[in-house]
Amino acid sequence: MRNDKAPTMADIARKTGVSPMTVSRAFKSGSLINKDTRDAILKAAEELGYVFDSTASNLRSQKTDFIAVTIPSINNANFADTVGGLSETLSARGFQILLGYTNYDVEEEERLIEQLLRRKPQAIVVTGGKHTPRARRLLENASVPVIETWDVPAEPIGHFVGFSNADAVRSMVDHFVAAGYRRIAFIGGDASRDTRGSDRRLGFIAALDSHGLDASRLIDAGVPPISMREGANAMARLLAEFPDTEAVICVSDLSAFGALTECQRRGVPVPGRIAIGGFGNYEIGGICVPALTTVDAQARQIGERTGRLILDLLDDRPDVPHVTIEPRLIVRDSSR
Amino acid sequence: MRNDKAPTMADIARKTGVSPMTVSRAFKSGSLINKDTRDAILKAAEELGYVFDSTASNLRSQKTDFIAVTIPSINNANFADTVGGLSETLSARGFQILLGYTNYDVEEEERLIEQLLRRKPQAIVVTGGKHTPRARRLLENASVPVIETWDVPAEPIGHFVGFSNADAVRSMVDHFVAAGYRRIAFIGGDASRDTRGSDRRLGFIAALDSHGLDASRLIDAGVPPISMREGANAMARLLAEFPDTEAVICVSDLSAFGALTECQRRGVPVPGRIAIGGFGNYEIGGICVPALTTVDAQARQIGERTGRLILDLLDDRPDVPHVTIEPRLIVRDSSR
DNA sequence: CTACGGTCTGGTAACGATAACGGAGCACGG
DNA sequence: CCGTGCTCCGTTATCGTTACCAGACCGTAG
Repeated sequence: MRNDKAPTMADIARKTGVSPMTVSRAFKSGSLINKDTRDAILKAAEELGYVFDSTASNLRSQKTDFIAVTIPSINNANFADTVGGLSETLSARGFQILLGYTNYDVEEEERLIEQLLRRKPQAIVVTGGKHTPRARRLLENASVPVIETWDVPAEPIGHFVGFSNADAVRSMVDHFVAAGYRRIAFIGGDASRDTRGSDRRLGFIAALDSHGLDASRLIDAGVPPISMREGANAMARLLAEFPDTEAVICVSDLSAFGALTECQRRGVPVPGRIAIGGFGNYEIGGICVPALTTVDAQARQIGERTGRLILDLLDDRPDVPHVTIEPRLIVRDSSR
Repeated sequence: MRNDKAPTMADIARKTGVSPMTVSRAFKSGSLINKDTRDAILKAAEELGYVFDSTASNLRSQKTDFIAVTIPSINNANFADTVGGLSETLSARGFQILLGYTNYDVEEEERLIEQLLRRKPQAIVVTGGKHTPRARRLLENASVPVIETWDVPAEPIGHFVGFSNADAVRSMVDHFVAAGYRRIAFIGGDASRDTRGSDRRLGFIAALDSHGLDASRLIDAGVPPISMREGANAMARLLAEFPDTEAVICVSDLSAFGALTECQRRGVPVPGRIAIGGFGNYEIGGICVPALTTVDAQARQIGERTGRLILDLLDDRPDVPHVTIEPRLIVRDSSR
């Protein structure tokens, strides 16, 4: 079947009649080595079934080509898009993403960060700007670049690539007010664990205040992850508690779609009787009937910009330490 | 700021007056060490800002606690669920998932597998049972467990945790036929890259054949990843090409929902005029109006069972080499 | 003929942790 | 007093690769 010992560079060296050092060079691109020698080495390696050992290489060269990334949940198309953009940008350069899920829990994030740092990544990307004191300390003392994303942290640890969730919601409130809506509610953002969600709710309240409007129509939607089902339940409560509501902004397109379906089940016309806005520009918001007004947070772009920032930093190119993304308001039929 | 050299176990040993070996023991749970000594060591480590170095540990102990996983795309709730189940099962035991995306491309999968194996994972999980010859060889020669998922491979490389996509679709066809539908179409599964999708289409054709029904109402939906938009486009083509169709089965709930929205835009009653079935039991299918009949492929369970299988294998517990998952037909309003 | 730059290859010594082994110290029983 | 078993800790030698430093060889210029 297979040998009990996996072949090493030394085995290839013996078989090819060169030194282990030369074998090493054959596997490293851009090293000074005769083409014939290299070909012979690679051929011998293939014959022996050799598999390069990153573990040893990492230790000796003190670089792992790992980029550590924490996201709240894998089950979220927005974060998935960010990771996708990041992954594509970085894997082209041979980096491997080390992904961890915090489950929207800062304690879990702390554990995760500690675990990830042990792997000696060459940069670490975290979602959000709120951390436990110890997690903060770990990140500050990490001798690699730290990038916070999806937020504009009050006190950035290192770099960040993000946007203001509060400002983004404000742009939608402005749209609703300009469209003539006055009695506006908000669904979600009640879970303190989802800090971006609660930033959106706070932004909603501040925006309504600045328009001189009543900001007390707040409907809870429970713990993250945000679900369509909870959006539907929340809409049911909204219609019961504040029957005269003209428009509702949801913490996410997912809850917005759930809310929309609740209206459909009850025969409540959207936007005729109540207008709906979401957040995140998920695919569903663009295709459901009516299509959802939303804010595109540019999830993929966040990932790409983060990836490029990391490459700049690791290549010692001049970099912009803080990247602010501009979310884009997308007005669709659900609010007109 | 920070020292230019990160502290090592030797530094802690010097500071605490013990040997490096004892420091090592302090960090390994279940080792024989005096409680006071351990506490002193951990305290000194915290003071020095020591971070355990997995790369060195991995090399010496020849185990990385990595589990390599390939999935077609991160942007798919089903695969995300599988990874979620896998991750939860394994991270409780200290394993780290090394995730890679094949982008539905076997060539890319081959590159990815090679790259992942260099990291010396302790097991490798791949999605699907179709691979390039070289990828197959790499997996066969890997000296760690190999688990194929989301499929019942014709020739399993090692273990598998999956189900027959063809059989799963057959159960839905049977439901439609029993409900009285005869002119049944299929949307998607035309892209050979999405092998599970094309298995479903083939299963659809075989099932219709066995019922003595015409299986030529096939609508393409383009390259993966499967999108709601393409589902809507496909439904438009279906209504144009085969206007007398009574029911349609889609390769995924996502295309099914897209198809449903197209019907809504055109005022085509569902299921009154045309019934719709999806696949995968995505959240959306349970909440949209009407809710979608679908097949639950038990994505999360696939991940959990794979995780438990890996733990059994690594702990030398007796294991069931091949786990067959039973997909569950869920009948909802879209087909009744 | 010597000097010199460029290409290619080899020897040696780490990188930082730990497996394996051994030994010290102590308690206990006969 | 010795033998036995247990807890706890130190010494040594790696794990497989590569950074660093030499050095051999070749062609060309002075």
